[in-house]
Amino acid sequence: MLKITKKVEYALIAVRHLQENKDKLVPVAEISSSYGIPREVLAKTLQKLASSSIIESYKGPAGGYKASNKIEKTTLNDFFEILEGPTAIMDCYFESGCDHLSSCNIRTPINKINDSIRNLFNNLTLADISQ
Amino acid sequence: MLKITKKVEYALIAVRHLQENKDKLVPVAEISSSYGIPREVLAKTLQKLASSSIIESYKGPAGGYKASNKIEKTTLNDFFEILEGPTAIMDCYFESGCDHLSSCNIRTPINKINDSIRNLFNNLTLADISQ
DNA sequence: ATTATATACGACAAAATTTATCGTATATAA
DNA sequence: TTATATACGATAAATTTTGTCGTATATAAT
Repeated sequence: MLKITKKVEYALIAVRHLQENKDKLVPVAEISSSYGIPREVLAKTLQKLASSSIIESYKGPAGGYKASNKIEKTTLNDFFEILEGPTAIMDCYFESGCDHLSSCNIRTPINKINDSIRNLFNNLTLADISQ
Repeated sequence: MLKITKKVEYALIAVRHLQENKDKLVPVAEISSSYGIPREVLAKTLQKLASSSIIESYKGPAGGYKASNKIEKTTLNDFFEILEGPTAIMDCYFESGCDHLSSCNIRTPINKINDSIRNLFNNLTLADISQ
């Protein structure tokens, strides 16, 4: 439990790679083969980052991705939410109501834990964790 | 991602129920039926908590579980680790080495995130999140 | 214009993990 | 001796994650 997904892992690897190669456009294939990541999975992941302008995409031959200048200031919470949706340790935190449990006696604890985690991730940027 | 499991959810519910019923021994069936939790799943979860003396178990008729006095001071990290093993957002944090990725450029970020989360959970007790 | 290379994106399949069930053993109060 | 409760391993079902496939679109180079 509380594991990050491969999507996030791949995104972190890609972002770091882009930051280390700011001088050029990096195609998906380069990252994919360098780190042994399935190409299509990585491609879709980068598309999400691109549509949130964390990175920039360029089509065509000699195209690829490059880090945007927004990237350093992006919080972990934003980064995770771009890739995975709302940060919540339980689905009921964002969805309608309790699934099937007839009475819920853990609303307060769940909210406290969730708020703590969101607060943590909102105060850590990609730059913070890179050093 | 970063979801808690049903096991942890059920354990939290059970712990709160035990704390609200400190005057008696509570059998699994009572908690199971009160909150619509599958009996066997809950039973195993409580067995784990009992073997770590977070709660106490009594066999036989009129037996059941009760909260121990350790419970208030138990940190979230201990609680989660009793149920799910080491707190780690990626398996490689505790296991041997990187699975299959030929070169790893995210060791620092992963460690920073992990340490932050462990630190958070080590500084929050079950009592803290109940209020 | 044509071709080769790259991103964009939806549908689906495979794999892994989580969740639930089943069967049996053990302890103990009545 | 019986009924009730915890203990625990094996296995099945369900869900989620991960990976694959096919097709469309943009664009630089020839």
